[in-house]
Amino acid sequence: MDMSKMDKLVSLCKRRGFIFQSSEIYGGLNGFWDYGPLGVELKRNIKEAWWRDMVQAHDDIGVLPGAPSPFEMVGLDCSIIMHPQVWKCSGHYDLFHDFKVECNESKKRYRYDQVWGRWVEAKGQRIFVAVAAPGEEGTKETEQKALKFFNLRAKNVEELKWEGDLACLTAVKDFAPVLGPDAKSLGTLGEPREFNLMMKTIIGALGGEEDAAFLRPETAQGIFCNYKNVVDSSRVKIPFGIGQVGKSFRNEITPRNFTFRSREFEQMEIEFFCKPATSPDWYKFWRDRRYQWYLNLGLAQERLRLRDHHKEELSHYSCGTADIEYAFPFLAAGDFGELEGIAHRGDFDLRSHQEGKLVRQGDNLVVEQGPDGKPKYKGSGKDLSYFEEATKERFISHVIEPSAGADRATLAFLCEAYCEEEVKGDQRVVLKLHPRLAPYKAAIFPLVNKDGMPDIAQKVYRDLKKSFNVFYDDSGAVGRRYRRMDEAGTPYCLTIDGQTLQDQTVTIRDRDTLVQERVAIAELEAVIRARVQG
RNA sequence: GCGGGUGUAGCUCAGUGGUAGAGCGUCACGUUGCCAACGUGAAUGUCGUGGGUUCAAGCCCCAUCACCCGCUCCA
Repeated sequence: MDMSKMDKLVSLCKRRGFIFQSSEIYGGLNGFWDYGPLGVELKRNIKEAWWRDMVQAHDDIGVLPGAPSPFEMVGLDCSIIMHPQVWKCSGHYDLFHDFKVECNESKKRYRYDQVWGRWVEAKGQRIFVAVAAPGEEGTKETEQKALKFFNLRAKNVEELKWEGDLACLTAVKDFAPVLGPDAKSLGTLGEPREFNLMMKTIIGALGGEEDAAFLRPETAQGIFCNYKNVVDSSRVKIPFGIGQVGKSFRNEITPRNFTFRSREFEQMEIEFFCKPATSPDWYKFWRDRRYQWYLNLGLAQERLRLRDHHKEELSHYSCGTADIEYAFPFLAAGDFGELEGIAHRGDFDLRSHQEGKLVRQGDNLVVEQGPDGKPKYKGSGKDLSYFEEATKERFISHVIEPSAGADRATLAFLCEAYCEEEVKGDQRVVLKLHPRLAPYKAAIFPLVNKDGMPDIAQKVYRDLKKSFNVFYDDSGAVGRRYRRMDEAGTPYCLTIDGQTLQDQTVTIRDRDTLVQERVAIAELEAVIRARVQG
């Protein structure tokens, strides 16, 4: 058998009920996945670990290691569909709503409004030389490309008869005389086509195109839009963070790699609000803290990477971004896939929702203007600044955004946990999930179905079920039951045997070491609790 | 989006135009004394979907969907 680790994991996910393809009985749907009985428990445990560690159990009195000061954390759960203006001010509308042209020679795809060029005539032929760069650089490029196309030497540059300055491709009606940015022949650019990276929907039973709205492509904007509500209602003081777990939707161009790039996915996002002067320190704090979170839950250091973005890679508003990346088995050796991005977003988001969509102008962010000189996308006009009593300062908070993918985390934990080993000459497949994440915390078996063992086992099962998700199994030989639980990632198996009848103890078998110990039934709950939390 | 590959039982796969198969798993009964034990029996298929060729299609042809690999894309 020559299956890759990833193929085997996908097969196990299906076989044991972790992950199924969406709408499978109808042939499946590209980019959508369902979580089965075990998968839903795993994913819930991941989301709950995040919510507990980041929000509920957060110590807002002490100073966390590496943190500049104490801070508060609260939660939020926003609607998936928001006012369309939200996405215009956030920048998603422009970025996600492109017309693109494709070149059938170079197979490259360009944004329609970001291809530039000039009309030129030489040797009796008039063509439009297109380039992907604007301004002076683009102008220079058109000259070089034109010389090459007409097979002219640099000294014959005056044979090129240019018409006007660099113009956008959107002004060209017929693409037949267009020389694509990476093409050698004319007319290779296809019709401009609309790419909707945000999912569109219609509000209202009688809604038409003017009632179009979008399914959110990220949960973050719901937090920014409720920033003032939270400040006014919850008595939080800066610095504080707002956490949210929820679904988001993007029309990924190429959904691939199992659940890694899904069109419907779940995010675990924090927007952390702080004073501008302290924001670089908070950024570092969150970066390191989030990285450590994955390590603590079992991802191996050699497969987990914290990568700072290069300056060129940064969004126009960001003063720093780092990705937490995992070496997924479906990637080439040495490649990593993003689990979470931690971005220093400055005051871009709150100011955009206050003043209108911002663009960078030199070192500053200014409101982007439309052709009429008015803001291209109007903000809410609401004052989103913060007044700090202690210092009597008024400022717009800076934002640090740790944004994690719940489905990607689930996939990473599954990949990390999948393990094939030999036990006494036999192969076994085991998911070495962290006990906190495991779907079942323990399984309860009567060693054999006689001598009253099932009765005791069932009582143990019912008692433990009040505290943990546990599983009862009395079918077949006990060895088979152990192996079944190995594949489900169950960390502990409790077996009621002959000795139990005498001294009220059971064996507890460790999934990873296979070591068995005897524990009194009365102490089981405490023992399991200690091991699951540790 | 382009090129290549794949699609048959829950899983992994065999099946080169003529009766739909195997291993594993699942279920039942019996057995059971700690790591995929054994015996007996059972269930399970629109052969991804739609169309075509043919006396006859899982197999050939066309289309389509999904998955995998490589490019491309990834705010």
